[in-house]
Amino acid sequence: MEKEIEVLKKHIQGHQLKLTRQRQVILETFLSMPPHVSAEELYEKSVKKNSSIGLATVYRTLHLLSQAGLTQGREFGDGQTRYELVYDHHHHDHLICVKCGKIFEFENMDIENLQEKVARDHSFIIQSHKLEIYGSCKECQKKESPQTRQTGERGASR
Amino acid sequence: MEKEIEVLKKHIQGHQLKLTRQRQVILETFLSMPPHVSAEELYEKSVKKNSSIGLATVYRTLHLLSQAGLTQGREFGDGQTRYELVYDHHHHDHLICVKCGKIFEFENMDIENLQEKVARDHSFIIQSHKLEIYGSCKECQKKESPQTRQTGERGASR
DNA sequence: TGTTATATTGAGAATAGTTATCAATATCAA
DNA sequence: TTGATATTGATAACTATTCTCAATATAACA
Repeated sequence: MEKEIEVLKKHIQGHQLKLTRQRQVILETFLSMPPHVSAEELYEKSVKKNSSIGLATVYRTLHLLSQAGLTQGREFGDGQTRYELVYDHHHHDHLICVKCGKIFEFENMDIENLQEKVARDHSFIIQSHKLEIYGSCKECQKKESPQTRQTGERGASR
Repeated sequence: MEKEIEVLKKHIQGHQLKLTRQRQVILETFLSMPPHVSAEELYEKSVKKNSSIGLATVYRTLHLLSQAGLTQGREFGDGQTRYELVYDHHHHDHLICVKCGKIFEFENMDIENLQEKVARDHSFIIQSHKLEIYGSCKECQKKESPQTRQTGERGASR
């Protein structure tokens, strides 16, 4: 996974920025972690590799990575922003388990196309979108109530 | 729009709560405002009707109204929660203009059905969902750049 | 109608996640 | 090596929201 570091270097060169030890450690750490980490989680793991890393720098670096087109922040209902790698990744949406917090990704072009149609019908030009489905995942269904039956959609979120 | 007040009264009766002047004023004010108001906006307008209303009470009342099934809070990227009436309303999703902040509602059963399918494919039981499309509305397109051409989807949000 | 238990209130303190401030320091081009 | 300046860590500040708590309003009951 050297590509991402190259992308960062290129961005830094083009914007009179500097490649610091902290930025390298934070990006490296980010790439070694599961997707959808919070700034706090990334900070804790980064500090272990290099004790002189501050939380503020983690936030600053995450912004930098976003500007470089490497990452993207998203908020899933729990109040904190989670970051994911977007460089070289397809666009996708998320299924979020409200019991265990696990996040599953999915891609569905039919839904994307219908969104385009909705936008067209409203003369709206899409810049981005966000689709999140909240519910319980397979494991949590088994765990919490073995007799639960499939119930389906029950209205909007929150 | 007396129905909503009846719903609130019924909820209050069933939960050993009390119908206070503040709760009535806040609900009444809420119903008189456009959809998707923030707690702050509702507070400012409510204070004008009855100067002895605190911000905390507005938040508390909004929670109460949610529990009574009247309202629902949603977060659209700008950091603050906005509340909308859900009683007697169909489920709908939102188009949000990133230029002027206006929010448009839409309903699309085809998208809902595809979401069900995605969930089934992941053995996931849906509890709720949230679909938001960010972009620029018709008016802002005209206003900001008369020559802009329709460009379509450009990846995920934030 | 007066009494009383208790749900509710307003004001402000507290909280959580994130951003801003600022003097000290690291980076990198010359 | 030097020097201009981008970056840093620590922490204060900020924002939206929730909590705390003594004072007060409500509503059941006498």
